[in-house]
Order: sequence, then C-alpha cells, then structure tokens
Amino acid sequence: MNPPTTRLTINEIAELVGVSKKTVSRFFNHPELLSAETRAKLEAVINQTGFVPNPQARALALQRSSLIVLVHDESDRGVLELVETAIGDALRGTELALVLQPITGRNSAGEMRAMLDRLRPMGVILLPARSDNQALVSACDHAQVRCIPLGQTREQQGMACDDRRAMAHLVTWLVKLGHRRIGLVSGPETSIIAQQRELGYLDSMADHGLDRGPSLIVPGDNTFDSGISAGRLLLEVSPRPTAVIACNDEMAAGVLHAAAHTGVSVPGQLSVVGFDDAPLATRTLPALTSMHIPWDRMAQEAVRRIASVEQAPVAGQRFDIELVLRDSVQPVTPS
Amino acid sequence: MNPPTTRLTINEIAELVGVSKKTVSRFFNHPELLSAETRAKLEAVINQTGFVPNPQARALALQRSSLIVLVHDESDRGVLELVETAIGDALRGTELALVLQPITGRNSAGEMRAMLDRLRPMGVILLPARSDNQALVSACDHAQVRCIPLGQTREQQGMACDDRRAMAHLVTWLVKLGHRRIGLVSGPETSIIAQQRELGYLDSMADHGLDRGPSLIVPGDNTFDSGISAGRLLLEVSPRPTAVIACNDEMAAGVLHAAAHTGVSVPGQLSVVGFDDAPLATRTLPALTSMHIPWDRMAQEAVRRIASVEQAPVAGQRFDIELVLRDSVQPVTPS
DNA sequence: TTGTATGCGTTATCAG
DNA sequence: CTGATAACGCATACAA
Repeated sequence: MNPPTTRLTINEIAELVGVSKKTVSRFFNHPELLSAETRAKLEAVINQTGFVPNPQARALALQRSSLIVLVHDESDRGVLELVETAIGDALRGTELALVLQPITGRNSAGEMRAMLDRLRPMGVILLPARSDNQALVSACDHAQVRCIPLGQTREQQGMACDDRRAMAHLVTWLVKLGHRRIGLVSGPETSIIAQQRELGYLDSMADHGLDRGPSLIVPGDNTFDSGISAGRLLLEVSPRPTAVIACNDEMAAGVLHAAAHTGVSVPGQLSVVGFDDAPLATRTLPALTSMHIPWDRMAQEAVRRIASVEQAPVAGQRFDIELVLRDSVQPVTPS
Repeated sequence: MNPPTTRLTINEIAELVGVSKKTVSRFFNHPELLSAETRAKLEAVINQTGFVPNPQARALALQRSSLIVLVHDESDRGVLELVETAIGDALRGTELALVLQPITGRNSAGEMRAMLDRLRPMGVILLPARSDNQALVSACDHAQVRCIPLGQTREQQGMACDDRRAMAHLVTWLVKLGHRRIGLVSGPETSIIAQQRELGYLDSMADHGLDRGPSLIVPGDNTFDSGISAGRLLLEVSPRPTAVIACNDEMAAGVLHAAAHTGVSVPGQLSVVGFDDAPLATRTLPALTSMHIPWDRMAQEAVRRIASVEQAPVAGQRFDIELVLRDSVQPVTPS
C-alpha cells in the first residue's frame, strides 16, 4: 500500500517492466509516443506500485518545481482567505503544492526575481494590489514562469471582472432605493481595481445627476483602520450621506464601526455596502450587503491554466460580479 | 547585482576561487572544517557574486527541501491567519518558503505521508485541531522531518499555553464582575485544547460554587455557524446566562449574532468573551474581549526550531495567555 | 517505437 | 584540510 522504507525509483520500475528508464520517463511526459502495448504494461505496474516520480529530481532536470506560488501583499486578508481556500481545493489530489509568498517591500521586483530563482515554480498567481505591478509579471515572463494576475489589470491579462460596470450598477441600485447622497471609500490610488470602481461610481453618479463632489469620495488602503477613518470623515460631511460604498469588506466593517461610534444606526440612518463578499461580511452586525467577486472561481481557473500543458500564452478571462443582499442596506425612509 | 541570464553554479565559484567544488559545498555546510584562509577567499567571492546554492539540487542530494509546511484543517481561519502572517515574517530574507497544506479528510495520516514523501520538507507545523493527531506527528517522525504542533497536545510537545489555567482565571475574572450564570461554547470534543479549556471552566465554576450544569455548556466546532447555534441554545436556558465564553473568536462572533437576533444586547444584557484574539475580534460590534493566545510568537518559535541546526529533538515550550479587554464585557448590573 | 549516454547542481565517501 | 568520484532521480539529445 504505502512504500515502507525507501521509495521506488524510475529505475526499479523500468527493471520491473523490462524496459529502459527512459521509457518510463516517457510514460509520464510523452505517453503518446509509446506503443499501446508498452504503455499498458507500464500503467499496470505503476498503478500497482503507486510509483510517483520524485519531484525534486524532476525539478532539477526540468528546472521547474511542482509548486504554485501565491503572491500577496497582506493588504487584504479577506481576498487572500478566499483564494487560499479555493486553491487548496483545486490542488487536492494533485502533485502540486501551494507556496504562500508575501511580497511587501519597495523592491518587490527584486524579491520576486529572488523567489523565482529559488523556487522555479510551475506558476505564479498574483493577488491585488500586486497584480497591478507589471514589473512582477515581467519578472515571471523573463523567468519563463506562467503568471496569472487576479483582478483587473492595465493589460487585461489574467482573471478579472468588469469592476467599473459592476460599481455603476451598484450605484444605480442604491439610487433606486432612494439614496441620493452616496459616499465612496475607495481603494489604494495605484490599484487599477480601485480606479475602475471609482470610475464606475463617477459614471453612475453623473448619469443620475447626483452630487459627486470630492467630499463624498474618501481614499482608503483596504485596511479596517482606514475604513474607520474614512467612515468618520464621510459621516461629517453635510448633508450626511445616506449610503456608503466601500471598496472591500474590511473597510466596510470599518465604516460600520465609525457609524457605531458616531451614533448613526445601520441600516436605519446609513446603508453600507462592501466589495468581495469575504467571510467577514457575514460576521459583522449587521451582516454586510456586498458585491460578490468570484475570487474562488478566478483562482481555480488560474490553477487550471497553470497546470494545463498548453503552451499558448494564457488569455485573460472575464467573470461576473453579483450583489449579495444582507442586512446593511435599507431604502431611504422619507423624513 | 542580479544574475542576468543564467545562474552561477558551485562549479564556477570553485573555478573563480581556485578550489574544488566540494570545498565550496563545505563552505555552506561545514564551514568549521575549512582553513580560515580558504574560507575568507570563498566568502569574498560568494558575497560579491551573490551566489546561492540551487535549492532543487540541494533537495535532491540531501533528500530534503527548503520548505516548511503548515498543516491545517480549515476549521479555524482566525488562527491560520495569525500563524500565516507570523511565519511569513519569520521567513523573510530566508531561503525557506512556506507551503500551505490543508488536510481535512479522514485519511489524514495517509495524506500526510504522501505530502511528506513528495515535498520532503525541512519541517512541519501542525495547527489545531490537527496538532492533536498523534498519527500525523508519528508520520513526520518516521519520515525524519521535524514536526512542531501548535497548541496543547496530549504529549506536551510543541508550542503551547496552559489553556486550563487561563480559562480558570477568565472565569474568576467574570465572577469578580458579578457574573454567576456563565455559559460556555466549547470546541470540538476531540480537541485537547477544547478539553483543557472546558476543564478550566469546570475547575473555576466549582471553586466559586457556581452552577455548572450541562445546559450551560454547549459544544461547538469552532465555526461561526456553530457559534450562532450554540448562542441560541444558551440564550434559551433559564435563568439566562449573563456571560458566555466561546472557545474561539469565530464562535464568539456567532454568539453576538445569536444575541442580536434574540434581541439581547451585548454587553448590556450579555457579556461575551472569545479566545485567540484574532483580527475578527476587533471587527465585530461590539469588539470582542478575548483571550490572547500568542499564536504569532508560538509560530515564530516553531520556525526557529525547525530552521536551527540543532540535532536534539525539540522540547516543548510554554507561553502565557493574556486577557485583552474590548467592548463585549460589562459588570453585572444589579437589577 | 525504444535504448544509450549525458546533464541538471549539489552533497557524501574516501582517499590523499 | 582538501579534492576526485560517485551518488541523488529524472529528462533530453541522439542513435538504433
């Protein structure tokens, strides 16, 4: 059942079947080049012995390991959590393993190159806001490592959603509920996703002829604390917004806290909506209405692309965003 | 600065310095066996070129990779998040990388052996409730890889706290605040940590001569949902508890929800305290008073032990638990 | 379609 | 203290 002491090698399999080791190797890498007969014989023995090629040796010969690296910048634990779980599921029963690589410093390209050089991974998945960083993608290209950014990027590669359109729809929905003063807690300025969402907000506010003055837009950095600060600011503008959109759930939770500290009830006096639909959205009180970004599906598709043998450069793919209704939004009550 | 195209190998370093490759190898593995002179020459060239031994080749020769595996069962994201971050910090600037390995199935020992066999990691860190599973520790021992369970275990190995004593203190503290009816949402029955905490609760309740009937103890499984269910149950017992302790923050958040749905105000009518002091504890409303388990320090110490060259079997180490005061607890108000 | 020889970059053995 | 040589397990020319 399980190799008792020492593992089988390709040599022993070869001997067992009565072929050369190269033939065994081919069974794994180019099975189509084998005669049906030898293939069958090999398959039998390999299944029976449960032989698996040694990944370390493979890595040395191939200059490429069986690792998938998830690069993140620790700025958004919610997304990380979602993606981690999804990749874990996708990798179950696979030979592949997931490496978690925080890259936070200024010299991110350098850190990336060093990592690539050490791990020689099979592929890299970039999480926002690292997915924006074209230098990281280039580093992977240069190292011949497949790289898939998650979330919108300038180059439209990778797995992404149409954040601009989704945000516009969200604003329209709030307007239909009677909201006229809608605040926005935006994400990091340098983030393409944050930019797109802000544009969607501006689009839609303009469409509805609503005030979109700068005081209604407060920049955040995706952290809970920045959500609190932004929320405080937003609650001070007058007339006070009746709804606030935050670019992720962490910040939305921060807005909830700001409201509580200011004595503003949610959703009674203020509606709040987040982005990502992270686990946190269900933990808060009231539970957060949130835009569901299918991070899990994007991650799983990314894994598929990386694991696939196709040589073609991976084309981008688009996913839909859906609104998940919970308890933090209410129609405006006529006063 | 950075290797432009192809990496340097030990051979080229050897040639550059004018020694054999074995000598270069020794520089990294047994520097004490080199003459001060050769060592100095090597050091100069190695620093200058920034040469780093290829981990894949090293792994093949040594039968051991430069990976540290974090094994978890997805039951407690809060702890995972804390530990992940801490390990990330500890590994910064190191050659080591962190792989994330969920092990959830019934055949956990089998999955563990397969992983060990494939990755041949430098060390394994076990998170609760996987740290309880002696079979997993044995699998590591058998494979000669260093294994460090986090949190209390039957064998008192690894990094742990005195959960029983801490829980007893917590109960005493609540009693001093005037609480007499104190409910407990316990963890998974099979978890040593959960057992110890329950014992601590029982100890202390008995010491204070308080009712510790079974209705005040509701089992949970560390998930948010189980916290909600347990909270509902606890709020129905009469007379109603004035305080509830949950064995982790996720479940404590669930109790918060149960209270909200039942119209019981926290901390006004019900005090709630959690365990772990996970990020979630600050996100909830009210923010959770929680027992701070130093998961970060335990994880970093575990990494240190794994990375150290010492041959001695790693002895266990004890850490302190501290109460972190937030907004979910209040003294009992005389009615 | 299959086998032979060689390389991948490092470490360990055992001489000197 | 140091160096030639053989592992480590697999993959890729190239030849048969």
